[in-house]
Amino acid sequence: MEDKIRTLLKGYGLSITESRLGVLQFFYSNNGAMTHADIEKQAGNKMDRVTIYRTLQTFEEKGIIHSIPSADNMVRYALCKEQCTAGHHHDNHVHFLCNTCGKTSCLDHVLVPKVKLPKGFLPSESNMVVRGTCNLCRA
Amino acid sequence: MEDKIRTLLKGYGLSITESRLGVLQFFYSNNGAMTHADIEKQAGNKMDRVTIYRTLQTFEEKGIIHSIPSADNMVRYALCKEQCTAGHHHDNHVHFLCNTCGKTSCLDHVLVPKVKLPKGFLPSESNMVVRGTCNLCRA
DNA sequence: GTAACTGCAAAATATTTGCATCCTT
DNA sequence: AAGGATGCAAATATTTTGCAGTTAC
Repeated sequence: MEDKIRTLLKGYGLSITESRLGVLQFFYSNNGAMTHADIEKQAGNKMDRVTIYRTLQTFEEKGIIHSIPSADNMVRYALCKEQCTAGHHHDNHVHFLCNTCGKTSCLDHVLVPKVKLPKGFLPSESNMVVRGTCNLCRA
Repeated sequence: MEDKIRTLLKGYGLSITESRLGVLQFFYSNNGAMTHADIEKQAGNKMDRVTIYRTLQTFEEKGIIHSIPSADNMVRYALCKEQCTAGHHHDNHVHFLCNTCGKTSCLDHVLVPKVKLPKGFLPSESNMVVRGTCNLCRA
């Protein structure tokens, strides 16, 4: 696992550091979206708040993670699954935000549908967030 | 115009105050989505920052405005066009965020399409934001 | 007159920046 | 060794809360 992460970082031209390994670990083991606060909590006092900000920013710029729009004011991040390159994200999947457990999941296999826009509007990318009850909370 | 707004407020059981009239004026004349900062700027120093927070919160609770999730993580608000009631929003339309002018528009006639979710996921509401270039900026 | 709304002050949170130090390559 | 990354301190920015004074009805 750690090897996989190291390779990933190298592939993006980033140096391998404690913090970056740590944050990526969280993303891989959590398998969902996380806020800055989630990461901070999970890191305990091992990681400086500022470092987390900078790490997330770097990861997003490089295309390792993407931010998920939400109506509740909290920025969430999740791993990019497809070929995201610096500055160009292709996370063309739907996100699901559970009203019960609060977790956000990437529905990797549900693509954001194209919509017909009014005359004159030129789309470049779309985002879709569905709220409701997730598979685990319905059980 | 002001009469229309007064009637609206009354209809929602809210008392008619300077601030509320003002904020609604902005929404009606702007015909787009606005952030808290937009409103504050537009109000100059006429309106207290805190009052704006509370006004927006009240309006959202009552179903007069709805918040729009966005990928750049700034909460935007726009008028509800359909029959939104307290706690129950039905702004089932797509939002368009222009990368050039930064304005967010409600595409009232473009409905958010239904998507087929994985087994176990129960949707309650959906949001969709398309980014790109708006009709005005393409001219 | 009463309940609701506002403004001010201040607390609580969240985010950004500068810089000296440490780590990766 | 050199450039990049981190940690700390502090500057900014954002949001929330309490309360006294004011306003709408």
